[in-house]
Amino acid sequence: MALAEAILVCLTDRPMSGYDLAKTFDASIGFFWRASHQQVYRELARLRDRGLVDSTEIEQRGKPNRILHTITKSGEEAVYQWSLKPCKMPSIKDELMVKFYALENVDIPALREQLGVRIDQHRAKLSAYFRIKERFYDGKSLNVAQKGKLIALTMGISNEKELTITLENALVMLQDVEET
Amino acid sequence: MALAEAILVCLTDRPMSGYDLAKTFDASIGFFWRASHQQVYRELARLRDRGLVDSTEIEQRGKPNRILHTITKSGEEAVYQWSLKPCKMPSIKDELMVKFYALENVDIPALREQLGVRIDQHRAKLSAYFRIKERFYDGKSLNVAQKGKLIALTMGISNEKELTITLENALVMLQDVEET
DNA sequence: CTTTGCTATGCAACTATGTGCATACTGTTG
DNA sequence: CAACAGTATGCACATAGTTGCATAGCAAAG
Repeated sequence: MALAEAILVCLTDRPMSGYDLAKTFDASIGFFWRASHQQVYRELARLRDRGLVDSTEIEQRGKPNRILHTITKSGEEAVYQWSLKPCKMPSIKDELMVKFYALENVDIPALREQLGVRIDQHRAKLSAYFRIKERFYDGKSLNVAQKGKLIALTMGISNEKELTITLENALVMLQDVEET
Repeated sequence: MALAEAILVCLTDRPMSGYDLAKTFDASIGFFWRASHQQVYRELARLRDRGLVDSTEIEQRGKPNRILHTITKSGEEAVYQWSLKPCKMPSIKDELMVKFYALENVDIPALREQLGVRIDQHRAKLSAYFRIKERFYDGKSLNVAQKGKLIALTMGISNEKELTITLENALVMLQDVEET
């Protein structure tokens, strides 16, 4: 399970609470690995049991207390060991594509609508990527950690760009089908 | 759960056994929705319970008997109703990207190796798509069902092409990091 | 002064997916 | 003739992920 490793990776940057991590999985690392807050809290408990993170409660006034999680030496070792193992192909599960595959049994105006929504989602993601790139990486001298994040970001950008174009083309192809 | 719908979609084409379906989920529709044979058999049992497929055992000599599944009227209706509902964004879970994100804590030669493997996988998929396109779709007059499959295939092709290029660029960017 | 939203953590139940195994017969290859 | 690959179905267990809920206090907006 790579959720454990994704959490550990986030904690190499700085100690975080479950809440911080959940937000991180909704943005930055969440671009490559999505997880809900429930998943994060559950996995943190396991990591604590396995001794890969240290958890300390921090008193706060006016807000609920936070539990700050710090990666341990064995946590860092676990990340390194994981990095040596081959990685799985991301599993493909795309309803939109299945609907195209089933075009004859599908409501085409509804599909057109859903395709439009999907295009907007990719465009939104693309502009989010750009904002991050401009803000944190453009015209700055970078260390290895930052260079890695920039490579991931760059891959994300070109992927989203291409997906947008591909889906726009599909919209045109769909129009051809409707005209017959 | 869209596995049910993906199976029903396959059965709109022709009645199939679980074994046939499992193979289909390893190729054609499997390009957009992966499922193992166990998942397929389990889901078929549920579809049978819900009256969305009819299952009949066929006697065979020299081979185990097959159970042939045929989509029912309510099965077809279920596909149509599903087509009206908005579809989820495919969930993103890509270990390779997480490893780039964690570049400082990762073994870079191992990552380079894994990146090479991934590039080969995309190239293999691309040529599989091309073979199918040439064999079944090029220079033929197509009905709506076939046009839909061709659109899906065309999207698959441009996506795999772009992914290959993106990952090759990442290989170059990784080299830059290693040289410093 | 009530509603909404943010910070902060987590349980319980459910659905989905993956891994390993079991069975059983046939045809082909070495 | 033994070993392996292919056809065909399926159970049991384990891991992963989703949905809904519960708590609880503060700040800001209407």
